Amino acid sequence: MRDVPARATTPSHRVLLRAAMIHQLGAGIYSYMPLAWRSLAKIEAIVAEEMDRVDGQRIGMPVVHPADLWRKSGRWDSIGREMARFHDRDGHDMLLAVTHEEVVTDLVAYYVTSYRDLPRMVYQIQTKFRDEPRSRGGLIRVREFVMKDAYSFHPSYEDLDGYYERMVEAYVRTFRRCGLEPLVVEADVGMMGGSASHEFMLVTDAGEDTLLICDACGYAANSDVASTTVDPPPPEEPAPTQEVATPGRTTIEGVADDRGVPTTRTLKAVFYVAGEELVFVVIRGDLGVNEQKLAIALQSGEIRPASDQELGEAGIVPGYASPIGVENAKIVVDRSVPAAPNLVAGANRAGFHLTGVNYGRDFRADIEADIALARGGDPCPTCGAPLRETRGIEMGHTFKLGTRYSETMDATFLDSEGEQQPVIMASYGIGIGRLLASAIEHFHDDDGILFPASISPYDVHVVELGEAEQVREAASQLHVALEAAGVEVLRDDRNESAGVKFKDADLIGIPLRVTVSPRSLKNGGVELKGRSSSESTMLSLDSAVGEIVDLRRRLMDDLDPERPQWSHTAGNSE
RNA sequence: CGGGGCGUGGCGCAGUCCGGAUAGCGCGCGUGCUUUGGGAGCACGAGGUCCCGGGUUCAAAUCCCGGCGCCCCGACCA
Repeated sequence: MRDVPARATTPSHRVLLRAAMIHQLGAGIYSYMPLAWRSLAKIEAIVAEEMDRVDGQRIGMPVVHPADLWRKSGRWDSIGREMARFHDRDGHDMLLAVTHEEVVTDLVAYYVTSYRDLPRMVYQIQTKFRDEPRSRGGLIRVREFVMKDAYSFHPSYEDLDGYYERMVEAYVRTFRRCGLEPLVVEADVGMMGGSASHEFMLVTDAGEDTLLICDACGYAANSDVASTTVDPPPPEEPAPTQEVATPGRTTIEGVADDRGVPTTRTLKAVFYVAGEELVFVVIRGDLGVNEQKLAIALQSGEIRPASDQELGEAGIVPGYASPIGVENAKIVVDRSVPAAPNLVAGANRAGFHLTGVNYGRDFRADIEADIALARGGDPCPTCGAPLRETRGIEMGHTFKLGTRYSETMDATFLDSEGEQQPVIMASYGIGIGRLLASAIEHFHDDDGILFPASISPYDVHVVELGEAEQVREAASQLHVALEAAGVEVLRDDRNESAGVKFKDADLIGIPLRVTVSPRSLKNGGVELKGRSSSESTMLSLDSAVGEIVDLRRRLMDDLDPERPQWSHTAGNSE
């Protein structure tokens, strides 16, 4: 395909369309065409091997679930409209699986009764449907997708922690075998719940997540949850609170300017609604609110900015809001505030502010938490060096779930003391199609894909030029011999010009290309060229199979996850 | 969910503002001939509910109303 829709904006999307690897059926819904299907199958095989290496057992779970199961865990209500719901013929509530914690916990509740049954890990590679508000970027973000999801079950937190480390290693190996070096970052637990979570990111500008990385100490986090060190201002004796006129000064900069203090000595008030409740967020004036962290602090799935009308009804004066004497709202205070003395805050009276406001003496928080937004350049929370901001695609995500599901769904076992305990859980996901898109995002040039050998749809692309009988015969013999040697061959015997065939070969991006033509035969055999090199070498017909088998093995060896090439860096961006 | 845009042979687009003639261009497709090492040439040809429904009008791809679909930015999210 030469013309590609202008709407395809990311490189992987464009090339997937041009090479006819995917075909869109609807928003975020794609068919996988033969080349993509073969590549996906190789990715799945790698993933499955790595899961088996960490003692996983492959299973298959349903895509359609009864709602009752999800009512037990509470997620029938807590998950929003990204979960597709419908009724079966008898009117029962049903859903399309967005993930499988409920189903797998139900299995464990049935089969696991003793500590002797633990630990255990099961996984599947299977379709999920998440009705995203917006799909984008071809296979990078879709609504229907194939995911490898794994679930582990443990008798203790120590056991969970040890296994989780093994799984993180297995994930790193998996991505390396696909040619990609993942950056492991701290992440939001999101709708899964649980205590800890890591994302495996491909660092690329095409990514839709923002990451903050410390090059000095290796701290790395999704901006959703990233922390930053907030230096407290020098201590001062608390001064008495005083009301001052500040007409027209409704912004932090305006107030700081008016009072002649830095913005670090002001209080910023921001308002949200969580559920039905008004939330009064108090943070130092120079900092921004991370809504993700705020939602986590509030343990609320849905928060939104409050409207002026809602503020008015609560007796709050926008621009001059004060945390002092607030009664109709939950007060959330960022941890930057208690350390800062004698701040300038609103007086809750239009045109007036208060000076000498001190946390603890003048007002108190209902919740105190880290809710500050970390940005590029902010100091690293562990070592203080400036954080670097970059973008990434989330290829995988792991969660320490703890007992969030086993307790709600009654998955218990008897420990060695005969005591009944909830099973301790973790879950681990890899988006198969997204991994393919990530690989293409990383391995492409202007002409097309440069597939890593491990996930290429075929090993060798045999291009025959012209209609000559000797050419056809030589290509045919080579094809048969290669397949007999275990090499997967894509053979181009179309009646197209050489230019078309070469361009298509570059587009598809199989790592090795063999040209059979009258010219090559006259020169003694066939021509071998790597997709990523500009030179070709002549091979005699007799030696071709052996050479190709060797070369392919070397390409595969380059993708060995134990190779030292990987050790030097996290996040090799383009 | 807020903002913006698009919907015309298989694909990519023009035409729409300002209603009117046979709806046009490139690619692709078919046939024939010539070509054959980096997206070939000539000739002939096939292929259209102009997204759907309603309205205005002598007349609608074009104007109006409603709907559907898709894309982009943001919000959100693995």
